[in-house]
Amino acid sequence: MPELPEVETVVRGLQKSVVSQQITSVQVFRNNAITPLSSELFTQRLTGCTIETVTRRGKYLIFQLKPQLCLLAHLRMTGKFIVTSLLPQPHKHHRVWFQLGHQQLMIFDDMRCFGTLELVESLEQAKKLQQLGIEPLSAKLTLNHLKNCFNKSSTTIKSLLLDQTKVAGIGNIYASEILFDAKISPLRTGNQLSIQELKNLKKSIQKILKAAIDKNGTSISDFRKVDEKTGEFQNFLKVYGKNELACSHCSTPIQRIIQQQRSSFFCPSCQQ
DNA sequence: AGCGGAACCTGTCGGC
DNA sequence: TGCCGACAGGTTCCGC
Repeated sequence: MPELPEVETVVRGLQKSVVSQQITSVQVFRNNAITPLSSELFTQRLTGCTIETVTRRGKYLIFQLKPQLCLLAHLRMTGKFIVTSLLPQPHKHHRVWFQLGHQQLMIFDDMRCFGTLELVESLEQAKKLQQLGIEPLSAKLTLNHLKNCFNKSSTTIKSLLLDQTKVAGIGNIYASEILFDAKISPLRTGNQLSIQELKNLKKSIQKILKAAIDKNGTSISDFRKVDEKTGEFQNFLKVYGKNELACSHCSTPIQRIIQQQRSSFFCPSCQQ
C-alpha cells in the first residue's frame, strides 16, 4: 500500500497519539514478520520502553525508544497502525498489540502479512535505512542528484523512480502521477532525459508528494490513517487507475501498460 | 550492472 | 451461486 505520503500521514497521526507513552505490554498474534523472530524476545525487549519520537525515512516508520532501542516498521502493501482507547477483540488481521499506559492500544494490522517490524539497537545499525536514497522533500533533491542517478542509466524512468536507493519513498501510484505531471513517458530511459526534463521531474516529484501529504494520502483500497479515516488524494489522481478514461488535459484515453510486472498509467499524447 | 520472474500472503472483483 | 483467473499501493532473492 503506502508510499511516502501515506507513511508521513501515519507518522503524524502517531506523533499526536503515542509519543511519550510507555509500552506496558506487547502481544504478538503472528510473528512471521518480526525481528527478532521470537515473540518472547520481541515482547520482552519492548515492554517497559517509552516512545520518544516517531519519524519517517523513505517508507519506513521509526519509533525511537528509551532505553535506547529502535523499532523499524514497514507497512508494505496492507500494513496499518491503529490507535484506540477501546479494547477490541483481536481481529484476524491484527499482528501485534502494543498496550500504551493503561488507556490506549496501538495495533499493527496487516492483512497480507508482508509488513515488517524490526528491533535494532540504533539507527546507525539499521542496514536497510543506510541503503535508502535521498529524501525527496529535503534539500538533497537537487538537479545534480537526479543527473547522477538517472542520466547515466538505460533503465526506464518509471523503474528508476521506484528504485528506493536513488530517491526514497516513491511507489507505483505516485510514479505514474509524477511522470504525468512532468509530461514524461514512463517508457523513456534515464539517459534520454534532457536537463529541462530532469528539472521538470524534480519539480513534479515535490509538487505531487506535497499535495498528497496535504490530502492525507491516497486510499485506493485499504489505506487508513491512524484514526481509521481515509486519505483524500485519490480524488485528485490524474492517471493512476484511469485506464481508458479521457486524459484531463487532452482527452486522449489513458493507457495502462505493464513495466517490471507492475501497472503504469500514462497519457500517450501528453507524455512523450 | 541490471533485467525478468518468482516468492512472500490474503482478499476482492469481474467473467463465465 | 460458484469457480477461476487477474490484480493489488512493496521488497527481496535468484538466475541469467
